[in-house]
Amino acid sequence: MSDSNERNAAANGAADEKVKTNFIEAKINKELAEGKYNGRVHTRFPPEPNGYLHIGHAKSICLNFGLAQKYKGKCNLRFDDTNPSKEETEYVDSIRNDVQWLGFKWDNEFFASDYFDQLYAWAEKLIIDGKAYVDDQTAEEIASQKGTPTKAGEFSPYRDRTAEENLKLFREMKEGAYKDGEKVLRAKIDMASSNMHMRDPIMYRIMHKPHHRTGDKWCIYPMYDYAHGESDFIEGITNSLCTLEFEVHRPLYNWFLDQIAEDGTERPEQTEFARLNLSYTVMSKRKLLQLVKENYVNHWDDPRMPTITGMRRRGFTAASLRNFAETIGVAKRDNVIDVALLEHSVREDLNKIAPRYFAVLNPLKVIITNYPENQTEEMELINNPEDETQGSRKVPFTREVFIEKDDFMIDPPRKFFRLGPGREVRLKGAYIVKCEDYKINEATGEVEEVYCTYDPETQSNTGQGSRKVKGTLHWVSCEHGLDAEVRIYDRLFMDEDPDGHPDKDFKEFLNPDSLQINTQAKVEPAIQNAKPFDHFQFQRIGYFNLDLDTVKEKRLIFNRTVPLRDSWSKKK
RNA sequence: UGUCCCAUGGUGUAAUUGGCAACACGUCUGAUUUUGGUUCAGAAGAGUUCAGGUUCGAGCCCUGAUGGGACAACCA
Repeated sequence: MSDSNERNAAANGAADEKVKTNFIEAKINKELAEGKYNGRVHTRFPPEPNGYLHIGHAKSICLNFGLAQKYKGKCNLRFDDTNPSKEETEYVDSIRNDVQWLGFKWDNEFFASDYFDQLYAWAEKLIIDGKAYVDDQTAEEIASQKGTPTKAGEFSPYRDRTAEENLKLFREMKEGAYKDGEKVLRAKIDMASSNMHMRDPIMYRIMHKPHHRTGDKWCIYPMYDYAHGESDFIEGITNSLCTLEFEVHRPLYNWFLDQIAEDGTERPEQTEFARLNLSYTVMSKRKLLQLVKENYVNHWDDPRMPTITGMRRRGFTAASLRNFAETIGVAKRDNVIDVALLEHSVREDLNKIAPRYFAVLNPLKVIITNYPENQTEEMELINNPEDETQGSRKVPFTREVFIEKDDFMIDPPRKFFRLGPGREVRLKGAYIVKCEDYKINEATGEVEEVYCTYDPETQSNTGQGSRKVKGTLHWVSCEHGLDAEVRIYDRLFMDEDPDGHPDKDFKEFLNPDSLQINTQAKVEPAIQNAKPFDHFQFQRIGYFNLDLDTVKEKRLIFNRTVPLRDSWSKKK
């Protein structure tokens, strides 16, 4: 390599801000260098429309679409709809929404069912070539002949049917001459293969079920292994990315391509990566469906769900999810990602974009005894110290305000920077107040009211700042505050790995306190005009968004997306 | 008692054709702060599962072991 090339490489590296290349990018770089695929990169995201997408799919979406962007290639959205018994249009719509919301545009939208005719034609070709046969046995019989990973399988008694007979039977299957399960089409490969998937896998099964797109045109449907690679081939996919459990399917993927792709034709290559596992949650569609169906959560978009729609409702941003995907990277080793990383990526985004508001979750009344009754001052508060363009707002201040119960202690420890008898704090954006007295509710024994005096010289807006106090509290005017419901979410499961216990059902680990509803919260009036999904930071508490139910129920309902980092409560 | 895949701080991911193990999260200090947030400065934490081999030199290559995972649906 010449000096100038070295310099260029170094310069390019610097321009890329040392973005790490994962093993898939390394593979693509190599392909590009070799001139493979004529420099094309074409990926696809191929969900089966049988459920809602979750954060694990988000990883795959970001990977596939991200690669297409990075290499100026293309990415298709393809619905892998080869099993009409599980698939529904509702899911197709939700998948489109989720991908779009994440911020990606697909170059083409396809369905595996678009290729049913072609797939059928190729199946006939395989029959004619003596590479496929119709088997009349039951599922049980076929299974029992399959052998085990350590023991070879046996031949089906129907394995040696002539091409003519197979063709005739296969056509009859297609025409509906047989009932479900009476016959299947099998690829004729190797019953002794050490790879179970190569032991004459089933290509077509009979299903007299209407399909969400092809209606009742078909009563035979191709299996995943047959349909997937051929679909990739039809679409000109270069890199077919999937998760690790498909690793053993790859030889079969390639075998089917061998049957239809002429020598020298460019064909897709399957590459597997490790799926995402998140601590304290489950990720399989089956289990998520169970949580929905058995009402452990409200729906797929329940804010506690790891679904994309649930996380959106919870208040996660698309940018934070994309960022998260970037951060966790992609590799081949099994992983469990700490939810703290996910929380970090939302906070990072929300800190920059979310306007600040005052909200008191557990109100305690403070009466400022030397402040005029019936007086209201409009205090000017900065909306977002991280973003000047968000400007400021007016917050009404009155003689009686609510503060957080946690912010007052009768007998506070040394490092408690909040309110207590004889102590001073600043009410943020307003005045410094001093606690003179408090009243205890005789029935409950709890502090009911706190009496303070304020120092008129310390008004924030007039720029008087000579005096400093250690603590600053948020507050809401009793007179002007709005009632709100706040939904506080905690992890759905109490165990780090709910499905890591073979002897126990994952539902045993459900967290009974994953949702706490607070109906006594008070929020400042400026939040009145917020719209569902708007993000906020309730100062000193956390990030919240306005829930969808606000519209339906005509009252303010907030979701806690994630609490603020809190180095105080940790020390206690 | 088969085949295939994987193995780097607590977690996740890096480390160009072998060349002093890096980054992020988390943790802990300190500073700043009208958010116990943010920001800033710093620290601790792995010698790359183990044992051999090749090499001047191995996290990268080879051999073997150990540990973990995948595979026997007419699911995808």
